[in-house]
Amino acid sequence: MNHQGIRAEVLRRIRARDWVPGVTIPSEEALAVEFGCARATVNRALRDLAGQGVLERRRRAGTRVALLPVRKAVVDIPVIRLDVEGKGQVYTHRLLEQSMGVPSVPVASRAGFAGRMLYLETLHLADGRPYAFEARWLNVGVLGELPDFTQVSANEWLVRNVRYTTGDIAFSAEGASVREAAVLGVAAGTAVFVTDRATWVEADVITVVRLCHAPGYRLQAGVS
Amino acid sequence: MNHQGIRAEVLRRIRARDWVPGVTIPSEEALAVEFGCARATVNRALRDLAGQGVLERRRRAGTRVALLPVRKAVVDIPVIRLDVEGKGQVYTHRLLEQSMGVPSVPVASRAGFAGRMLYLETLHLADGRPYAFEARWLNVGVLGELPDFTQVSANEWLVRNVRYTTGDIAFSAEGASVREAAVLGVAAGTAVFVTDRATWVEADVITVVRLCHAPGYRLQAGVS
DNA sequence: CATCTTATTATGTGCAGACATAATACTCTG
DNA sequence: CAGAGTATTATGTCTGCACATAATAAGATG
Repeated sequence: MNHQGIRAEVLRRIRARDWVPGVTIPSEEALAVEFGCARATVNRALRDLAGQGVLERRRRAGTRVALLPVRKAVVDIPVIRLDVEGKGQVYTHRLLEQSMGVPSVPVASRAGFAGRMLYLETLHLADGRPYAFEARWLNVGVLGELPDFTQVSANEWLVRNVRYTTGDIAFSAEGASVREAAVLGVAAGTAVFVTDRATWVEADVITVVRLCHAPGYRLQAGVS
Repeated sequence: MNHQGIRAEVLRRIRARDWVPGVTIPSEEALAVEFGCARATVNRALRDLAGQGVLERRRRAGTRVALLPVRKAVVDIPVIRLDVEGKGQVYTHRLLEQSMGVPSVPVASRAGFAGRMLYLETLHLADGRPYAFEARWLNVGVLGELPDFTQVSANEWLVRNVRYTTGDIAFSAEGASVREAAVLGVAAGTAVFVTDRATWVEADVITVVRLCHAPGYRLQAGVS
């Protein structure tokens, strides 16, 4: 049996409740004998399953079926243009504001950077109707030459031109501010889905974005 | 060099733009020579990175740095009790309603099931204050003996007692309905973060849940 | 020149064996 | 009996080798 087969068989036994959550399953060596393969092959299968959160492994203690299987959802971070075009709508965007300034305290603390940054406000439209309102702070110090953001979406330019980044992202529900409501064409206080995102290269903040989606937006994800 | 070291070094070179997106990196064999280790070790490191979406590998064609790094965020699906306890607060819950009935059309269509189901309404509390309001439909036909849900949280009972499941999940922002607002102790129409979740075993729906979080809730995720 | 066939090559996967490491179980000692 | 030290054990990882497989390149043929 190969490692995929072993993975499938182990999963089957867990699903069939031959092995219930919490119990220790046989050692790699025992399974290798049972499946007629090398321990390395069993190891790979079990390691994969542990990576998925289905098993928990500890040296000497053995391998157990996870008690609370860590259920993770993987969400593709939306690239708005692809999002819109994926629904068969026409994507456009309008740059509403572009200026230099010092971000507010909450933004600066999130960025870990208190200097002057480039501020952009962009409205993303689907078939001409407001789709999302983007407020973005850019750390021009580390970005060098910038393009004309009336032509190019900041997000896509960054994805294509900035080296690999780390970041974090948070989702929340908020009542639309007066400005956001006006731009999106809804009443102030309407529930809007907000994506807050910060991006770094090494220790330097690149950009802090607040994306305010028009009502009706849903973030879909698959559960492993 | 071990596989973690190799992974780190490859990542470093990508970040340092020694290897830019799109280019083919040296073969496993060449890297094994360079790093003074076995090909299997390089293989594992590169396979891991490919799994993360940093590299793209094809037989014979070689290994390339991913052109548009698939940016995915992984969110751990919240288990409310752990969520609350993780913040150092005391978790409790109250069962508000338990009845049999036929779900509404949208719920039934999402479930792909139109028969009678068990309906539960639960309020989750953190330090005695409303934390989230849960409305859940359960397919009793496939679940067999059920516990006393005044004692046990439905979610945790399911996690522990139902075999492994597949499902999907969606997040949105909505204005609180009158009922939701009353239960959560906020004004109707207040923006609330809503998690919609459906779970199946094989082809049978197990449960459909709508979780309505009190204002201020944030869903955090890390970006790979 | 187009097309079919045949190498070539990089990755995918497997095996047996070895040693490292962490966690537990056991034993000795005061 | 408590605490320190030691043995055991299951997983973690690496090596060197082998063969499988997919994709491409090169060559043969009409």
